[in-house]
Amino acid sequence: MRSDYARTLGETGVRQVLFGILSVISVNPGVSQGSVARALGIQRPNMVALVNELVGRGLVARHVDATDRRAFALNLTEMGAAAVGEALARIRVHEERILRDLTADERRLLIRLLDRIGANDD
Amino acid sequence: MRSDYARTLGETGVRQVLFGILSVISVNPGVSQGSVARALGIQRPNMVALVNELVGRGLVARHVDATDRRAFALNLTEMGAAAVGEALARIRVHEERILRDLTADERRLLIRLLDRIGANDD
DNA sequence: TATTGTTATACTCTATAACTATA
DNA sequence: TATAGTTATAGAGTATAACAATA
Repeated sequence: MRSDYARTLGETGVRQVLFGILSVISVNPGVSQGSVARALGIQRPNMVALVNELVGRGLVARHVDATDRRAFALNLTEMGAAAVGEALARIRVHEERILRDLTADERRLLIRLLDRIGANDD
Repeated sequence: MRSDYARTLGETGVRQVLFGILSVISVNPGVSQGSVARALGIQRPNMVALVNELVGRGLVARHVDATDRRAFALNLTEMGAAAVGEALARIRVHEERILRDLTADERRLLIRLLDRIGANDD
């Protein structure tokens, strides 16, 4: 399932890590690089190249934070927002393909059962 | 869930890959290195170090195959069989912990729903 | 003194090409 | 000629230590 997910995004050139970063920025505009790293469990040293890649591809804008001149505030560019939109659309297609044999009720039931497992994943 | 699984096995020193290899050998005694690699999606060059590690730790015995002198026939040693047994016991504990809130009926239902997804993971 | 981003670095995992010995 | 195991190697992904600038 994860490899299908990766293939789904792979065609866009936006890998899973990059999509994760874009998503966090999308929901938290102006978030700092370190906060994104913490949110996703990425080591800060490894964030540098990832953010560089996103900036280099014109998907993310990086500005010195006004209130803390050590930090970079990250925002999506127009292209970045469009990339997130396309990735989400592809993910929806992927999910629909994966779940095509389940009724709406069965999908809800499956999610409820998985939630009750997740609560014990400690 | 996968990280919990890895932690469960991690304490034994038998990583997930190694457990996979031991399992295949356990069910197919005398199987060749290449067959195990194909079964698990491991590149044959990468199998070499893995099998070396298992042989070095006394878990696997490697003999030239009688009918094809190019191939190695792999078998579990007594220690290897014991390691598989302990790993399986730990996996059962892990699964019981993960599934502790589900009744037997709910577990069967969950597995049936997941099976119907797996059929579409193409 | 602590934190942000960074560099340098190392270790694991994985992937490919090319060799050898057998078939 | 094809296949089994091997070597060398390269590329991701991920981890830690140490530094400069700022808090």
